[in-house]
Amino acid sequence: MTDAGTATDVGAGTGRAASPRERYRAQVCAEIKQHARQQIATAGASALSLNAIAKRMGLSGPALYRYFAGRDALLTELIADAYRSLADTFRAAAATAEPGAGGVVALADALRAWALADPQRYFLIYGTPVPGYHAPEEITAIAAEIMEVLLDTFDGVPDGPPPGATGADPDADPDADPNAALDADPDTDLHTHLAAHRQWAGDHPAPPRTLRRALTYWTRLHGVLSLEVAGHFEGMGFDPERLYTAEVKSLLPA
Amino acid sequence: MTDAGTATDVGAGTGRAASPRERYRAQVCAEIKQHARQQIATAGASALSLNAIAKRMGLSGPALYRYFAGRDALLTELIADAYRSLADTFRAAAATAEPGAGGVVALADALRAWALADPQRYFLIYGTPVPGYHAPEEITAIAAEIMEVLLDTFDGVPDGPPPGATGADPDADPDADPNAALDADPDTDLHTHLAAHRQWAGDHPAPPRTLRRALTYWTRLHGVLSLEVAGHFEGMGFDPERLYTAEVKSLLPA
DNA sequence: CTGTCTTGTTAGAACTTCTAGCGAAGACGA
DNA sequence: TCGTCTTCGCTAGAAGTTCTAACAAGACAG
Repeated sequence: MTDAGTATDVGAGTGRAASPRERYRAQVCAEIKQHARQQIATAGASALSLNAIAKRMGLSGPALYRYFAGRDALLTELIADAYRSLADTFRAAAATAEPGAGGVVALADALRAWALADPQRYFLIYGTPVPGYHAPEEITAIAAEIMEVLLDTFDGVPDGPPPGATGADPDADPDADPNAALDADPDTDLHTHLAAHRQWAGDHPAPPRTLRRALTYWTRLHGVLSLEVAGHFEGMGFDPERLYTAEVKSLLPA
Repeated sequence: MTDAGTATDVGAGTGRAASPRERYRAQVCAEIKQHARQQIATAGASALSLNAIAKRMGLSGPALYRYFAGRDALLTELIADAYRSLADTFRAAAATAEPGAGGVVALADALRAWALADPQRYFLIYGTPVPGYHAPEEITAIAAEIMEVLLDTFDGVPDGPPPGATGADPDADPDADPNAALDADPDTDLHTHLAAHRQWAGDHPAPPRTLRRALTYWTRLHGVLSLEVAGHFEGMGFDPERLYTAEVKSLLPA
């Protein structure tokens, strides 16, 4: 009795080789998810229909319930896949980049490319959540991994401009002294606050300013990216990529 | 023959007084939308059901089609309402704030309060879009108004640190010279690029650096806010508000 | 070969959106 | 006051969805 349990753990995980039946099951699962992804990409997650997928696969409606407990289960699996996919590209980007500031730039580039390659996949993670939903432990673990890669990469970067006074901008007004503001109270607070609640970073041992810089990097990237991918810059004429790279540079040494 | 047309233009707009019938219609419309909002707030937009609303109002299913052409029409109306609501709070915040840097802070505070007051309303605008959707002209007009308020308010602010080297942070590393990076090429590009494509700002006459600062302000605010409201900071222990105010200050003079 | 386990099937309940057509009740002009 | 005209709410019903239940037929292990 498989009971449409976790449909993913078929091949790997268990030590023994996959039986032909298991391989078949895994393949059908993959095909279902493939169709689901395509459906989501073209009409959004709310248009995901098990029935339509079944028909397109030459199966009859309820057959899919042998593979997924229901529509929500399939969607949850796709979300988990999206998280895994992002974690993988992040790890890959961090691994291939040369050490130093290039690493975090590579991460930013990878994030944007990943998001633009499949906007709806981005929204599976960062889009509208259902009100009561709380992510299962499996997913929060992957999210933590992603943050860890970011923190690790940032930890190897020589200090750029601090998040308050943040990096590349030619428009340094001679009258305004960027450093004047750097001793404002709230920001010291933020440093110590983030360092004190290090749990968000999985108790990453990075120094406070790195914690803060990485987190701010993350939010600034998503600030541009989420608006761009959602189409809020559409018809505005300018190139979102330039805004993005500017924000990337805002936290990096020249 | 009303044909479930634009259900909103009942009272105002036309010069003559509203007939009792028109007032009744407007009231029913409002009640429908009220139920819809509540339903969305508790279960998300995908759970919006005309049938359920009708039942809860003591009406029978198809009666609602006298007021809205369909589910999508109702949702579109709610989205437009959300835009109008944000534009209103923005205008109010800009109007009551004292001139100077306090204005943009008031805008940021208003934005966050508005978002937290009803997260699903925030997502109606900034959440997952349906792939093919293009906003009608009515909505892009409101969006432009919102940007205009932001730009107007920013235009009255004395220059803070430029977006590259951006404001309040105590962690100014003595070794890193924030100004060193300020002449990097890409950023000059961005200034001129944004100024050249001024259409995104409704041809707002603000100087290039103001355009850039306002736009970056906007993305940074949404960067923190969207992640927070979507629950991505949940269980992380730190206080998102501090991150938010830090980003607010990042573009403001001390 | 036999029994179990897995898969796909159909039937059907309970939903949903949305259309068609009927009847009643209010608004308005003569 | 009367008749007409518009608007409104209803029921019936088509087409779609998710998902359950019971059944038939294949594949695998002993």
